[in-house]
Amino acid sequence: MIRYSEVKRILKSHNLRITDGRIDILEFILRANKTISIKDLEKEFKSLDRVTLYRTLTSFTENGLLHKIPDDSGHATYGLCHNTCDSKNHYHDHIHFKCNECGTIECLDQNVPAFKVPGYLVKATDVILKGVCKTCVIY
Amino acid sequence: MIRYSEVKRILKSHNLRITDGRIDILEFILRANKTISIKDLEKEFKSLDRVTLYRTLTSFTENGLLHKIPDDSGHATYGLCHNTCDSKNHYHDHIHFKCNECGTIECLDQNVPAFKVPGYLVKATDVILKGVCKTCVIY
DNA sequence: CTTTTTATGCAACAAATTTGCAAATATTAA
DNA sequence: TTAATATTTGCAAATTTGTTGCATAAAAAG
Repeated sequence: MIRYSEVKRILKSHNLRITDGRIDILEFILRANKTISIKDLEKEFKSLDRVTLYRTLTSFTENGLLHKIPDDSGHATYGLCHNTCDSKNHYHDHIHFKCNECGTIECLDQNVPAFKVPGYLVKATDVILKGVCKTCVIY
Repeated sequence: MIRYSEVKRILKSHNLRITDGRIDILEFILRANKTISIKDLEKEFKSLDRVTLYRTLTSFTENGLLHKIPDDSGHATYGLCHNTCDSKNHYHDHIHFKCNECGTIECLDQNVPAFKVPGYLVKATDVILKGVCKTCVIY
């Protein structure tokens, strides 16, 4: 169970102003336990303006609460950062899985390996696996 | 130097009809030697309709000439496939690098490693490194 | 060179995202 | 606790991105 005080604490610790909308949105994200898109939020929060949802995702991302997951579908998807992120340091060191069947994008526990490219400065790594997820796979 | 006959041969070998537009576009992509976006094409080919550019990217991708690279910017980016791709078999087994300075996305020679996730069926893997590219990096 | 197939341009549409601005709300400082 | 300041929200409107239908033009096949 996620408590109101905990949600507030998380917002505060990321230097985000505490508003009713943000509390509800963050609680929803925490509870969802999967990556979310603007569509998910629009479906869930009919009372909040679309623009506000976009801006919330942006500020959450800027302040290290969420990370944007690259996708070739043209729909931005966001996942929760691990506790270590803030506006200065943005690690999202886990890999992602996109299911071709249900479309869900999950954050997996597996960490990304280190890549070294001579002459390049690597600051972040995104790994997106595609295929059939645990829920959709048929043996 | 890329010759007209070579460009035609490549189109033909991917079962793509040869048109003036496609020759110009493919030549541009081959010459660019980096990944391209619809924006790049719009800038370069003012005489071609936007819809045609979209459709060209789609058919090039469907026929294994290009691959779509996931990106979190909301702008689809495409890279040349290695010679081995066709409409049936689509391998793009190399990793990508996106430069935070110049925005360019490059295909690197390095191959993606194999990821195994218990319970999941992995069919494709995308790796996008982010940082500062060879051209922009300052020592 | 005629037929068949496919690509192109145009107009219109649809979806996704951004911007400016005034009003409302949250935080800070007194 | 209140007044001043800073930020967020909602609304309307614009922009950007991508798609669809259809007539015409062009390419490939016979």
